[in-house]
Amino acid sequence: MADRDDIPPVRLKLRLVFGDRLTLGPGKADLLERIGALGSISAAGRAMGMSYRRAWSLVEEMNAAFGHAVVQSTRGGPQGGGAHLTPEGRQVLTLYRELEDRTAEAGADQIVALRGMLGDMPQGK
Amino acid sequence: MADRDDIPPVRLKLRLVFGDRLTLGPGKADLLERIGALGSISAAGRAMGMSYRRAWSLVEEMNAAFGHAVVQSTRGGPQGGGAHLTPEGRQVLTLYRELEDRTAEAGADQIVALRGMLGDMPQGK
DNA sequence: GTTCGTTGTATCCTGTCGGACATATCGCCG
DNA sequence: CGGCGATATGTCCGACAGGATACAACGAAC
Repeated sequence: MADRDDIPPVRLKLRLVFGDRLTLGPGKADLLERIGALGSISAAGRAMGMSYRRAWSLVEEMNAAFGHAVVQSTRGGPQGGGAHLTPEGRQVLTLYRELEDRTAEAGADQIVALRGMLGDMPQGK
Repeated sequence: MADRDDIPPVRLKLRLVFGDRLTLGPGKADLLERIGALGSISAAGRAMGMSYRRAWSLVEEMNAAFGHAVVQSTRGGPQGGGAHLTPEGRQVLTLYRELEDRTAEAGADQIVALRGMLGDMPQGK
């Protein structure tokens, strides 16, 4: 009674494309979230199995695109430095999560319908 | 009153991930639409600037994932062959478009808010 | 049975993304 | 003042998705 279709393997991923300025998807959102929680770009990257190089470049991209930086970082200091979300950064993350929630809800019917059209596999996994 | 922010360069792309069975995003949806309109995989691919190889592989992927084929193709014949959407294919396309419409509507507030947070560029492009 | 345009499939090639690695810099703290 | 840990940034390289190309099979029309 554990693994029925309680958790159908369906996920809706969103990707906002702001012209050629920026693309914002699950990757950057998760990164923001982890930076906020861990206080460090490198720690956030490690937690996501992502190289620091890449994590930093994503942050750079976002900071460049938004009016104000979403992540503020400091070098040196007690733990060698760190990074934290600015109010704008928290706002971006909040809006993205809200967007995920609302779209998932609004499209639930279609998602279920599409899922139902998938072929029945003996071992669906 | 023509080009204000009437058409802000913001687009919400959706990507449905059905576990490891299939991922369905704008590419496959557009491809389905063009196959339905043009009656040919190669013509649809050309219209999208996509190689036949790729177009065909996407169709193959979808046909394998759904219970019934979404695209049915024939070789030889009057025009050498062709392809058309099955009822299932039309249904998949319809559901995906509905999903796009509903999510865009449901997330309009967040999208506008995020767009408003972008930096003001002299040439926003 | 020749022609024709498409499907179906293999083989090769290349552009690109991101990881790995190498440094430099910074600023507390012992 | 030297070490530490994190940011900041450049260079090199391998993996791989997808384009280019080539070719066989097909089936109706003529």
